[in-house]
This record gives sequence, structure tokens and C-alpha cells, in this order.
Amino acid sequence: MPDSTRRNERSRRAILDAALELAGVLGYQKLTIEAVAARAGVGKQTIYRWWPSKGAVLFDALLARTQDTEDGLPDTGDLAADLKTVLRATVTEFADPAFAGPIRALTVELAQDPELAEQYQQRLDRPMRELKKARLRAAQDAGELRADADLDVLADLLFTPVAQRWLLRTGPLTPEYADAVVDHALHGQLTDNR
Amino acid sequence: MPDSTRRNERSRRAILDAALELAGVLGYQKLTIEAVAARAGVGKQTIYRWWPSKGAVLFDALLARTQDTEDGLPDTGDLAADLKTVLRATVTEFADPAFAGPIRALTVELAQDPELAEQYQQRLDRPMRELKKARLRAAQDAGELRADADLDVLADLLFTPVAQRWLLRTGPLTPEYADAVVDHALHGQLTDNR
Amino acid sequence: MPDSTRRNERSRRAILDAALELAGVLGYQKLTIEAVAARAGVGKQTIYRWWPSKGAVLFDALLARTQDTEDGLPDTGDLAADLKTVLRATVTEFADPAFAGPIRALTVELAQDPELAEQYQQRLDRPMRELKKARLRAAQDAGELRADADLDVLADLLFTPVAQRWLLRTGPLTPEYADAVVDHALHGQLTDNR
Amino acid sequence: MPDSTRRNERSRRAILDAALELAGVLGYQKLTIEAVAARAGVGKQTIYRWWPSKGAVLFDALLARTQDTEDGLPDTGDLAADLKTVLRATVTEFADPAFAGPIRALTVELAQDPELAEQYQQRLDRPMRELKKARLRAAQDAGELRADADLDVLADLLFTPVAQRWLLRTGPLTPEYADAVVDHALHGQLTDNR
DNA sequence: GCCTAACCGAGACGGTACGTCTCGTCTTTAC
DNA sequence: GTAAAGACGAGACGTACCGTCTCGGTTAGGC
Repeated sequence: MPDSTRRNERSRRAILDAALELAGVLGYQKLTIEAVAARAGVGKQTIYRWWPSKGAVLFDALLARTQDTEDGLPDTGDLAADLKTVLRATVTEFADPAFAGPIRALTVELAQDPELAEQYQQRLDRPMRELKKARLRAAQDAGELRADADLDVLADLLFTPVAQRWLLRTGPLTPEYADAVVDHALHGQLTDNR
Repeated sequence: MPDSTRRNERSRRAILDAALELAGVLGYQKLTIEAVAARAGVGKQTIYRWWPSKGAVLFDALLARTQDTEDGLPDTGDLAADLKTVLRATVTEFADPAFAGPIRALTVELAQDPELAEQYQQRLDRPMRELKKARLRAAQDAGELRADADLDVLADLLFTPVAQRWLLRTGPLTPEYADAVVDHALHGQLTDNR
Repeated sequence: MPDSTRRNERSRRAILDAALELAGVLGYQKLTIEAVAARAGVGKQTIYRWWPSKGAVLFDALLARTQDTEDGLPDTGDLAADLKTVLRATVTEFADPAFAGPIRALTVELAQDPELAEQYQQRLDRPMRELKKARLRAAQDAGELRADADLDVLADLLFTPVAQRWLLRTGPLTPEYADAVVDHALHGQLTDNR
Repeated sequence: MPDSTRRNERSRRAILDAALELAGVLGYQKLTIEAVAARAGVGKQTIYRWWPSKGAVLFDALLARTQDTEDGLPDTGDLAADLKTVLRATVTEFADPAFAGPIRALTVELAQDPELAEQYQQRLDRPMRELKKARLRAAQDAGELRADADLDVLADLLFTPVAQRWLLRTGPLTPEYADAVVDHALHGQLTDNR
């Protein structure tokens, strides 16, 4: 059983960096442990010693990258505008293969590895979801949003369409689409809503 | 170049059946062409002759299975109720590994293979989307839904949250969740919506 | 179970040749299946499919090489001279690393793998021993050699000293040593032997 | 560079004992430095600090074991009987895996490591050879053995057949074989010897 | 109703990557 | 201050599949 106090930090960083870089360039299929080890200048065993799977490495790599950006959503007082800002930024990020590649690779892993998905939910999805809900709750408190809205459901309505369209390429991913999602999610579509 | 008139229909069926069955049992990772060929009692070359990739086999297998169920969405005159019926059915189907396994496997493939994703969009996603939009347009014509609603966006709002939650296991997939998604998507959440 | 009728003869030869060559250059320790496969331009599985171990490959390689040289020992009517000729030839062969390297490697394997040793005994040692005994028996029939000599023991006396000295480098391996072995083995050393 | 005055005698003994024991149980292939260190309760570095190779450890271990038994060959005045006594004892010892295992392991090493073989020759083979030659010289002095016999060659004739048969398992290793070797080596086989 | 070309099951082939094991070196921890 | 413990870079192990390539043996039209 490995003793984490003896862990070589230099190797750990090299592995995570190599994993991110290769995931961006090669995609998930062609991302191999061998290639990560070679690129990182590390023995394969050093990867297997500390991570149970290729997905876990990717997960840690992405976790390390996003550690810093836990800023919370913007709050200008205009919920729709703030959400559009965030979603448009997401659309822009997803257009960059170096950024989106590793995320796509990890997503593929999550879909196949329930245990990793559980980790993901706890350490990445839940915190990000809380940030989103915090912004929505602020809008609720400001009377901008209905008091009876289920913020979890609303967050899904706002963020899953863009994620899904990106993941499965079911349509063009444009800023206009992001705006439309926000508008439709917030304004409702039944005629008796007015 | 293979001559499709000489194609052995028995082998084709055996391959598609084996692919579906193994995808349900093993998941995508362990679904191999070798295993499909062995299970189907078929030479590997017979698979490679007719399909370009593992994903393409799965795609055809699922296509064959869903060919029959192109019925259109129910229309009782109550849009919300009809949508809940459909989404609740989806939730139920996704709970059955034999059904959901192959779809999960295919989804994983789609996320990695843009060419296959294009095929998917044209031959499965678009037709299904048209059925959804047809039902929504009927509601629009009936004055139940706003005339200025973008039906594509609305369809995404209604169907991607459930699909995403199922794919990435980001939360419990229950009938209540399905209902809540429909309610929130249709009724809007801004307070000045009333 | 592999079907030997489908075996690729070109690959088989390439593997045996590569094994012999590498065994001569690298010695047994550094002789790896990976290197043999690479040198032979062959997949590793092609080796594992047909041979159970590294030693078995070497064995077949040496077997193929010595297949042709089953000529029998020379018989000029002078036993001692003939034996000296043979042993001096052995000494010369053992001095060539390209020849002796693979034999050394195989010998190391034989010492550790009783099953391979059994194969060796049946397919290489025994036939060679019979050739030796045939020559000795001819000498016996000619009245040159005692009728009560145990030819197996005598063969060991004649051939193991050179083999052992070569294998363990316990002394210089010279033609003179070969001659001395033959003389001492044949003439006896007790004074009442005259 | 290790300072031998600081050497931990307890560790040294534990390593040698562990090496002997494991060589007897596992054979040479599976005898690893890791296993020796673990069995001896010692860090690997402690082995690498003091010995250059696995073979050197084994060598020292066997050296320590045989240090005591430097008694010389028996001398009852009957050379053949004394030699048979010794060779029969050797046959008996070789039948005990706990005894023969380590020797086989070392022999395998010697065949592959000329430097170790040189050490072996000087520190084990030569002394033992001198003991044998001393007994033979005594027989020579007693007029029992020819004055012109080359004692080195004769010693090889007497001792290598048994060693070779044991090492390569080319035949059954029995007391009778030992006797026959002695008889044939001493009495000569040419008919004009009488 | 035969001929012959394609498809078929089978599986060997050259490869790549897997996850494990051991090597010999280097580093940390605890006594 | 010395060693145990063990992490490290390296690389071979034997296995699993990849996608391609022969093999004979059926099939199923075209003549």
C-alpha cells in the first residue's frame, strides 16, 4: 500500500500535465497510460501506484486545473444577463480543443465508471452546482425568480442543453443558442404564463 | 467491395443481436468485436466487411430495435401531461440495464466519433426530434404554447436534463424529476411571467 | 489451440534465426522474447502461440541448426585418433561465440527446466549419444576396446570433461586438453593395468 | 563505498541464510533480490551495498556453508574405494533439494557470469581440486597410480560425469553410476591395457 | 444444372497497450 | 547515523484485441 507522504510531487505534476495535454491532442480512445508515462518521463508503475484507472488520472488533472477558478457566478442584478455571460463563456471554452478535449475524455470515462462518476459528483459537479444555485437563490431573494422554483431542476434546465449539444454534437453550439436556452428556461412557454 | 445482395441475413441478425446483448451485459469498454463475432458464431471478417467500426454495429443494432417504435408522441390535448408520460417512460426504460446498456455504449461512441455522431443525428436524433417538435407545434397551434417559442430549444430543455442525469449519474432519476423538468420548462421561472 | 497446418513458415524461420543470433550476442539473461519478436519482425503472440517458453524457442532453433549434422563419428579404425578429432572439433566450435552462445543459453535453461531437459534428452542428447556409442561399439567389435566396458559410462568420461570445462570455465579449453582426456579415459591409470 | 568495519553482521547472516533457503525452495529463476531482502527482513539496499549481483550473494552463502568441510578426501590406502565413497556421498547430497537447489542456482549463474566464475574457480573449485589431486598424488606416491598420469585431467574424468548428469538430468544419478565412473576412469578400456 | 465468384467461419498474423513484476537506484522515516 | 522501508525510472512479462490476411467450404446466381 503506497505511503502518500513519500510521494514524488514532481512526478505527480508531470503525470497530470501529460494526461491533460495528451487528452487534448489525442482524444480519449488514443490516450494511453503508456503514452502518459512516456510523456511525463515516468515509469508506468508510478501511475498505477497512485491511480486506479486512466479516468482517475484525468479526473485529478482536471481537478487541479479547475481548482483555482472557483469564483462563483457573476451577479450584476440581472439574472438572465449573468447566465448568458456564463453560458456564452462555456460555449467559447468548448470551442477550444485543448480545453474541451480532456473534458470530453473524462465525460466518456464518467459515463462508463459509476465509481468515478460518484467522485466526480462529489468533488466537481456538486460544488459547481452549489455556485449556480447560490446565484439563482440570490435572484429568488431579490424577487426576480419565483419562490417555488426548484433550483436543482432549474440549474439542469439551464446548463444541460449546452453540455449535451457539445458532447453529442447534436447541433451548432453558438452564443445565440446559449441565449435562447436562458430565455426559454426563464420565461416559460405556456400561453397562460403571461 | 462487398455485394449486399449476397449478404447473409442470418449472420447480420446474429451480429446485431450479439452486439446488443453484450453491450447490455459488459458495457462499452468490454464490448469487443472479437466477443461479438464469437457470440454471434461469425468470423471477424464478416463484421469488418459490413461495418466500419464497433460503434457502427451498435448503431445499426439500436436502429433495428427502435425501427418499430416510431409512433409519435401521445396527444391528449394536455401538453404537460403528455410530456410527463413520455419522460416517465424514458426514466423507466433507462432503469433497465438490458435496454440502457447498449444506449450508453452507443452514446460513449458518439461522443468520440464525430462521423458516427453525424449519422446518429441524421438517422435517429433528427427523426425523434421531429416527432417531439410535431407534438409541440400541435400545442402551439392549439394556443397552448407561445407562438414565439423556439421548438428546438424547448425540446432540448425538456429532454436533455433527463438524458444527462442518466448518462453521468449526477442525481437520482425518478418520475418526480421528470415531472419537475416538464413543469419548470413549460412554466418559466421569472416572477413577471405571470 | 493453434492449427499447425496454418503456420507461417517464414515467421517460424525468422523467429528461430533471431533467437539464435540474439542468444549468441546477448547471452541467456538478456535474451528476451520481446527482442526476438522485434528482430524477427513478428508479433509476440506468434511466439507465445507456438512455444511455451523462451527455452523451447532456443531448443527448436538449435535443433534446426544441428538437424543436418547427424553424420556419425568418423571411423578410421583408430579409436583414439577419431575421438581426438571429434573433441578437438568441439573445442574449436566452443571457441566461436556465435556457435557456443546459444548452446550456453540453452544449457542454462535445461538446468532449470526439467521438462525441457527431458525433451532435450530425447531429441538431442540421446541421438548424439547413440552415435558416440555406435563408434565405441565398433571399436569393441574390432577388439580395440574391452568387451566389458559400459559404453554409456565411457561416453560420459570422454565427453563431459570438455563440456563442463567449457560451461563453467574451470580451465583453459585447448586441443591438448581434449587429447589428454581421450588418452586418460582410454588407457586407465592404475599401475596394474599394464 | 561501503566501510566493512561498520557492517552489520546480523544482517549479513540473515541475507546469506535467506538466499540459501530460497534458492533451495524456489530454484534460480524465482530467486529474486526482493524476495531475499524480504525474507531476511532487510532493505534491498543493504544487499546491493555489499554484493554486486544475485550470484555473488549465493556464492558467499555457499562459501560460508562449505567453509567447515575442508577435510580432504579419505585415504584408506584403496584409491578406488575412497573415490567411490566420495562420489556416492555426492550422489546422495545431490538428491536433497535443500542442498542441491542452491548449488544448481549458483551453477546457472556461473555459466553466465565469467567474473563470478573466476571467483568461483579461485575460492571454491581450485581448493577442492587440490584436495582431490592430493589424494590422487598420494596414490601415485604409493605406486597405485601411474606416475605419468595428469592429475588434473584424471580429476575431471572422475568428477565431471556425475556433476554433468546431475546438472542436465541426462540420466539417473545412482551409486552404481558413481562406482562405474570410478572403475572406468581408473582401469582404462583399451584391450592392450592389460 | 453446372461453374464460378463472393461470402462465410475460422483463426494466424504484425501490432499496440494492457496491468504486473522485478530490476537496481534514490529518498524518506524511524530508531 | 544507519538501515528498514519503499517510491522511483525502466522495461520485460504474458494476455487481450485490434484490423488485415489467408484458408477451405459452402452458397447462390449467370450461363
